[in-house]
Amino acid sequence: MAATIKDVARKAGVAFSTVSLVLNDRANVSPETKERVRRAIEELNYRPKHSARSLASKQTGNIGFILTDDHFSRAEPFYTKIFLGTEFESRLYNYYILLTTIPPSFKAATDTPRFLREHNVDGVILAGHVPTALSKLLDELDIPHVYVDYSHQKKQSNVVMMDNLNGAKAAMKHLFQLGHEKIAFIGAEITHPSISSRFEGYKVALADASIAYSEQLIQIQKTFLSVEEGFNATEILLRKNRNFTAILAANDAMATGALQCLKKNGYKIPQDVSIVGFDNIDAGTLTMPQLTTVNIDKEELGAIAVRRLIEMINSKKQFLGTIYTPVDLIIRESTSPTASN
Amino acid sequence: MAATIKDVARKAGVAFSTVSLVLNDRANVSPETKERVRRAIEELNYRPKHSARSLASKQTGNIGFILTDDHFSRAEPFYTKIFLGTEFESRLYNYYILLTTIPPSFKAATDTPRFLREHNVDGVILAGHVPTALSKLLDELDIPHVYVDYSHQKKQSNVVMMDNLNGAKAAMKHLFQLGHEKIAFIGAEITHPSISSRFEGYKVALADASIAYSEQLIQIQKTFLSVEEGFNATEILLRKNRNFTAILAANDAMATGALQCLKKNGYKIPQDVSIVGFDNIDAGTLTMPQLTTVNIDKEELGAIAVRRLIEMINSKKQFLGTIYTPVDLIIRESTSPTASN
DNA sequence: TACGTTGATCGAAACGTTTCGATAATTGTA
DNA sequence: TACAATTATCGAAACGTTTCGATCAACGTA
Repeated sequence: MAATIKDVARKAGVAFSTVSLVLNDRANVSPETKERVRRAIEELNYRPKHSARSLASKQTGNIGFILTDDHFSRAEPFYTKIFLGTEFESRLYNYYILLTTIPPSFKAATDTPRFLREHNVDGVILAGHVPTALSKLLDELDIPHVYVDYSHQKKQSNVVMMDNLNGAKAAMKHLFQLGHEKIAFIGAEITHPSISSRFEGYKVALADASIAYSEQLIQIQKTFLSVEEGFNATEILLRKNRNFTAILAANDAMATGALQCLKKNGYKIPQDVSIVGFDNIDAGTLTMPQLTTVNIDKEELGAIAVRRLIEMINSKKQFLGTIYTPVDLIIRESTSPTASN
Repeated sequence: MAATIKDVARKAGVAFSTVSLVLNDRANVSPETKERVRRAIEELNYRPKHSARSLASKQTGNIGFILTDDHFSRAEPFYTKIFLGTEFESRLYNYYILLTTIPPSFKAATDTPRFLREHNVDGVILAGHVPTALSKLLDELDIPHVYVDYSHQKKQSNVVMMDNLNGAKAAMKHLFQLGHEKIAFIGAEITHPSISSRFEGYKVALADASIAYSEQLIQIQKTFLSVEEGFNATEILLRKNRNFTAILAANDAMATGALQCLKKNGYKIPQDVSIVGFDNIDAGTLTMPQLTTVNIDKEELGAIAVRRLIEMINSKKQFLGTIYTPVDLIIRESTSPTASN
């Protein structure tokens, strides 16, 4: 059997509560006893047991990570990276991450994650779209939580976002510099705050460059930000209007779909049409040509969320506001100057 | 404050140990008290606290998932899927998964995962390459563990594998049927049991078809199973010998690299050269043409590992042997009949 | 009728920590 | 020199469960 705190105490010749003081690096322990206890711990290879610690300290040492099902199946690589970011960061602070998914049709009665029911997390990170019922539940439970890449409007909360607006503007600026003016936008899930900001960036960039906005160049799908919908959106676009020389896609998946669609229709990329994606998912280097895209440091988003959450847990503060992380344009092969340039 | 078992007992008018009996569905509780307790639980919205339960029952309710760092950065989508498989399956059995990565140069003194130090898991799942030092540590700690997609030779253990041999043979048979005989093999990390089995399958298939094996058609890299190395291997292959009409790649990443290399060299795929990958990663549908590949049900591998592990935890059995899950060929666009067919 | 069995419930101990009030020893202050 | 304040250590209670032996009532059996 593994050694307990009492074994250590016996070996060091102190009360076991003193060992606890040493363990937690509390004040008012003499250097000598500290050393003696340290040695006993070393010799017995003692490690405090997590569950006992949790019970006594009323802290679980766990952080919950919640994602809707469909995010995993659809946009997996993006949120997976965010998850991994939380995982690595939380290790530095001695927290475990407990992952779970929920259905988009979340109902508190049936879908409440087990770690919430069992009081097994000190705080929660929510990535991507969050059902309103879940937000409400978390508010009621009075448990610290931070959103990543999502937010409920008109509600005070803690949010980690990337700078979608400037990302889209940077992408547009790049296209302008290459001589493009007829630039199409394809998207979906336009109610998602990140996507609507990207679309906003597209429009602002046009306005800044004094180029007229045209509905003819916009195709926003009712469904998902998938490769397939990127393909579909581009097909519709081609039917409406063959006059564009570049496409800004709401994410890399749609950009990939656009690429496939244009190639099937005999276009050469980037010679005939330039394409810019968003997210910089790994698969963007597998397409031919490789995608020019707006890079998001997904791991960093997760890391920031963890630091945020731990700050909230420790300070008991409720609302720390919204953080924006910067993004940057990665120029690869899917963009080039217009023919006239 | 949340209700405790004592609150429930008071409300139901029973001893709190009786509530525990009901909670754990033990024998010898009358239907009436059972009902009374159930109602009290319902009314108070009581849920047993995980940490208290762990402490008393000496079971943590957690399963550790260990992966080497480089697996996450390199072959991410593959092992990530396995991880997700364990996550979903473990939920059914009321276990939490605790994920951690370790360096390939694992040293017990410095790199032992925290959940092992803190006695915070009932068992461990190891995916992909496992450092020998870690295997030894787990044996010493006497903690149930199962390997997924890896195994240490000549050691009794618990392993979940896919049927690599037959996967490779199925891929070869497909190529034979299309008329291919000059089939190249590219690979890397040949010491990994899965990869060596795939290579073995390649050779067995040739022998079964009475086609001579030629070193000229083999290129095995010293490094990693990456897109880049697939590219490199194919370049070397082209220098050695331009006589092949098909390539079997050790995994999809290398197949993608081969595809990129051949296209850069002016080959048309699949008209000039057919390519078959292995793993069926999502990105295989993003290439043009889409990859023909051997499908592995990665989530299922994870799920099997969880069931295995829980069986071991409950039965105290040490060695349950090796399970092989079937694989199947997915024919997409990267393979076609030879010119002569 | 007496007694062993069985079934239902209870009470107490145990799990391994943290935390807090008490106590003893030491130091500082007037 | 006496007393207050501070520092170091201790002991006990608390955290919220599970588990096990004890108790008691009801029942069947001889």
